[in-house]
Amino acid sequence: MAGRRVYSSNSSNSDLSVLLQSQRVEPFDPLFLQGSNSFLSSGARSMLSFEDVHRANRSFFRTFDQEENGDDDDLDEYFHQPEKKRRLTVEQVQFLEKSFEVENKLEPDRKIQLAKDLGLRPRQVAIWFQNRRARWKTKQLEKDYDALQANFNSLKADYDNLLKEKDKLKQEVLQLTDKLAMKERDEPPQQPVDVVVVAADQTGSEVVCKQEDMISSSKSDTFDPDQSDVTQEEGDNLSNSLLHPAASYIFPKLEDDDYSDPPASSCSFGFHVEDHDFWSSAY
DNA sequence: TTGTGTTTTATTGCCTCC
DNA sequence: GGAGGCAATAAAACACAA
Repeated sequence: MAGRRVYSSNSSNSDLSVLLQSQRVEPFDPLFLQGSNSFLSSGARSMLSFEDVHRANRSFFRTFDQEENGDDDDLDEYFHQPEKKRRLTVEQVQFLEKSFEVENKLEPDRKIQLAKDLGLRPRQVAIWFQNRRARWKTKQLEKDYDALQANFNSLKADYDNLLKEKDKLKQEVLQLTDKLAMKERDEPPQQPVDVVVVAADQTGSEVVCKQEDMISSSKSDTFDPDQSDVTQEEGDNLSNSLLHPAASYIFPKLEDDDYSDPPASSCSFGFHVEDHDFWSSAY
């Protein structure tokens, strides 16, 4: 425990040494005891003029003059009754508040000066600043919390709006997809769309084929597996790829039966036309 | 007047800095 | 090791409704 911690509770005034340590003796008290009027003669110059305040309230000095700097009778009282906690006067608090606004930390010199100006013990001034800093911190935390709360609310509103927009766009995609499917069913294209698909075959070399090739080959009535260069696995892969609506868009004329067998085509390949991930995520 | 909640003053213990 | 800051807390003073 540091040497400063010699203050004891108010209720144990029966011991003189304790009393002297706890309430009467401060390192700076000699300065202070030179007179509480110091703030009238020389104090108050440092930051604020406290003279008018003092004139307006003659009871200002009671804290020290009458109760802490009293005569022997007053001192005797300390041995027989517990010291009461005194609130600072309005003027004292105002003065301290002004000082706090200027600088919320208290250097030793300023503490002494303030104590002299206000007729308080330096220790009281220090305690007041300490408590005042604590209150300021609490207020600041409340402000910060409110600011964060407002920020969060704003972000959440933005997020909710984006969700709504996303749902709306999803709906639009579904409607357009349905529309397209219906249109394709009712009005099959007269001219094959010139879709070029570029893909790699099993050997890794690029294969280029046009849709009309695929359609014509897929429409062939007979399929001779012997003449086909499509393996069973490749055929399965291709069949699977044709099951997807995307495939029906690329191969609009294919009927269900048509892809029961793999088409014999010069454009034989073993890849999936569509990207399953894309479609699954799109829906 | 009294019970209760809030504010203010003060203490204690711990920590950091020099 | 002393000085000072801070968090937690006690307790007095105060405000106010019932």
